[in-house]
Amino acid sequence: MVTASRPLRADAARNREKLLAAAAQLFAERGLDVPLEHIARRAEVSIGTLYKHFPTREAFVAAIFPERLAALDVIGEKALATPDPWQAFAGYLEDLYALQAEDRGLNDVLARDLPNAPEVVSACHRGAGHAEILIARGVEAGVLRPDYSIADVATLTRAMAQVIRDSPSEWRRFLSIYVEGLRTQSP
Amino acid sequence: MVTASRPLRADAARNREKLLAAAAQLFAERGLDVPLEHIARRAEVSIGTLYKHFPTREAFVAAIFPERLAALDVIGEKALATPDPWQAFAGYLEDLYALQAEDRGLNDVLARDLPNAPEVVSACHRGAGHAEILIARGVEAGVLRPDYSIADVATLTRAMAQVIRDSPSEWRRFLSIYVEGLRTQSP
DNA sequence: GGTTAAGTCGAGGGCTGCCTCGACTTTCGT
DNA sequence: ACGAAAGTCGAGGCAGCCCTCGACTTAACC
Repeated sequence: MVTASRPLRADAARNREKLLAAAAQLFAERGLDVPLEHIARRAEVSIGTLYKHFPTREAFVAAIFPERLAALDVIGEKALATPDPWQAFAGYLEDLYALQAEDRGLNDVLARDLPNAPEVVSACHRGAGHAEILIARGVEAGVLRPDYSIADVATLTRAMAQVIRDSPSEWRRFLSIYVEGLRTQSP
Repeated sequence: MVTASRPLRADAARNREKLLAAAAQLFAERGLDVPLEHIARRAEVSIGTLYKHFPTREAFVAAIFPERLAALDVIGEKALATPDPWQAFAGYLEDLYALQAEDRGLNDVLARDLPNAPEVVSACHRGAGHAEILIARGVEAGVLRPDYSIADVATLTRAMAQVIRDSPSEWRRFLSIYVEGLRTQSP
């Protein structure tokens, strides 16, 4: 049962795009909690119009982040294609947090449990799937501590989100210290 | 020039104590950002009276936390008295975060830069002094990575604050993974 | 017990952010 | 070029939190 909504009127389509652009920009700059009024202002659209197009903050998230989360798949594929299991896992983490560091909104999405939009959830699940394989490969190769699990990555992700917020220039160093601790043997 | 304020009236002293107790409790339960109105309510005192005794949130922090921060000195002394440099440093971190995990307010105080009260600041400085000695000893003994510094502890503290907030049952595990990574040689 | 400084109270004003709704304006098919 | 449907607008109500101030109450000292 597809609810075939008729096409948007020209001005409506224009406003929708302006809102999306403004939201994407502000989420990236200031995080998910930016006031909706600021988004409306930057889009040069009234608050009423904003609510017409996106009745909730979640609606913005659902419209903006699935595309951005595709990057997760890319770095997942890249890691899976890396032959050395240690390099694959460590590189995955590095790429993941580099992504988070570039976009405060994405940082928030991945760190909190909030995002309910099904497309966001499924993208996260795919990411977790990649991570699980990488962990399994690392453990099997004896290069990762055997009790390491996806839950540890989740915890790390929240910790990294905080480090990225507080001191954007320090996260690589922090990660490298953490990561060294995962190795059961030296290179 | 000591501004010898005359003693408080009996009812005022009583209210002051009720406010302190309420604030201590709510800070510990809900963190530093608890609404001042809630503190007044729990103390069974009007909001006006609250402001009379503690004109700012900082005033509460200054009244409550110096005592609590004394615990920092205790664990610092304990660590300095530990002969094995590795054990001393690792134990210090463990004790420090155990403290944070017990008190959301303390967790906030140590993680944010906020607290301006001189007594709070100096307690933090003393703590940092202890940590610096412990790091130096660890590095000298070749048991800590030689580039480790107090700034890394600061970053770790913010990260741990987040982990403690999100998943109070996971912080020990997270810390142990991080900590293992500091060792330059196996036990 | 009367005086008075000290203390208490809470309504209310300010601010920020969320969200709604009815009056107005624009598009678009005919 | 007209009318209906679609869209836009923004004032304003609501809520949470901050903080103040003037009217009232009370402890403390004589």
